[in-house]
Amino acid sequence: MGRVSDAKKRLMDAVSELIWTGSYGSTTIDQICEKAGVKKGSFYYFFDSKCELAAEAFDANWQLKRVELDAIFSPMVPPLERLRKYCEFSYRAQRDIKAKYGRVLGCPQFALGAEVCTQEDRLGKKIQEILDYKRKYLESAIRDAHAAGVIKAPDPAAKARMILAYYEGLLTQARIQNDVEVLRDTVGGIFAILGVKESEAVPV
Amino acid sequence: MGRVSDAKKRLMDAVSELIWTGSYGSTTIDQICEKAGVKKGSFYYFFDSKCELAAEAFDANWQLKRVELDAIFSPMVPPLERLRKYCEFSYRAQRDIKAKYGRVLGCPQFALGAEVCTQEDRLGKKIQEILDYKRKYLESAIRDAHAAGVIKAPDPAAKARMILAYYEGLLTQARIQNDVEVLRDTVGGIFAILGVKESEAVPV
DNA sequence: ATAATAGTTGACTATTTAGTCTAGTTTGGT
DNA sequence: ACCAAACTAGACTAAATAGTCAACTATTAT
Repeated sequence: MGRVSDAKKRLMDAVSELIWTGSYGSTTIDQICEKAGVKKGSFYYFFDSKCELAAEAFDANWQLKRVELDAIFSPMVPPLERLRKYCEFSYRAQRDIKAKYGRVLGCPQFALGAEVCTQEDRLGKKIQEILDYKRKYLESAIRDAHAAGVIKAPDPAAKARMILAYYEGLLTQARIQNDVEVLRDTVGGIFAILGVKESEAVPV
Repeated sequence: MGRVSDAKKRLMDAVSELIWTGSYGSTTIDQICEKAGVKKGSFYYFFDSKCELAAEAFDANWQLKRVELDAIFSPMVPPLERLRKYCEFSYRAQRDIKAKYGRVLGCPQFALGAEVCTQEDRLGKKIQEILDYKRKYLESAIRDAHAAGVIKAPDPAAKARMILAYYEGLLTQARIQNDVEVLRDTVGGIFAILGVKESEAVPV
């Protein structure tokens, strides 16, 4: 009942892109509204603040991302192959982003998290939650690889934390240097951390 | 000739702390001035913009940091020991920071770099430069370790890039989670990347 | 058809912010 | 002593920004 609109979604899309291509602190509500083609009044009809909008937007993006990750980290795929596919996927994604925006943008969650964690508790918690889910994908792949005997990883959670740090660090470096080639051999580092022997690291 | 003052230094100190404990985008010139106990007129006497001030401040901080790193990465110290000392140093530093500010703050350069690289070219370049110097410390330690035969690393630059990504990623994670324990076994990950055998990883 | 609901609009206020300008004050060199 | 250079004070402007509000419009369930 009543009027319908996709303004809410347009606002979420706008804020996501503005934060990713720029930063949280530098995106203003006016900017968001203009990009979304939505007036200020409507903004405040849907959201109380930039912080709340960002939290909802990042949550929605994560729900979409999960679908992709579910496919990549499918238990049907051999565990080390999942990791390789994930790196491949990231590399392609960043390459496409650079083609579109002229910049490598890295991981939206990690960049936002680092920026706002000391100031916006609500957003910080949301980001922590998302990063923790990401870690779980890695963890299950590592656990499966250990069970399959292709690596030795008695503490998969610890290895997953290491790999997430490495992976996110690399994406951030790629963003800072605006160079997608930084990500060229992401999987090499991951396999090194996992102690995968050259012989197990089967070629594509 | 003329009057002397430490206002310039006070401004640089203030901006460093505000960016580190918060973010670049959220620190205003008024805030910087107030923290430094300097009036706006004086701010603009010394600097043209927040960006210029930040660039000078981060440069100055780096000059100080270099002295510490020169000690830690002294060629007099066995190469793997250098890496261990570096991790130990970071852990302690972050622990002290948390005691002081109630927050783990991670690496100032990496956080700032990720935030501003798409918007402030001058600052972005400066940060890239500093991160590259950091990489060189790692690289020389890795090269020395390879030469000493304790690890196999025919491409020390590549390994150094990996380790820097891991190290900075871990610090950023510690910042986001506000948990210094994330850094507890930093060196373990580094040694894993380098393929150091347990037997070579001599206990302290 | 219409009333209730969902969403829109734009003008409005109050603050914050960056940046300027001028008249001053302190200090070192001669 | 005193000049010039180095620095300070603070009032000022203009613009950007967050947030409010009341009147308006479109949709849909009945």
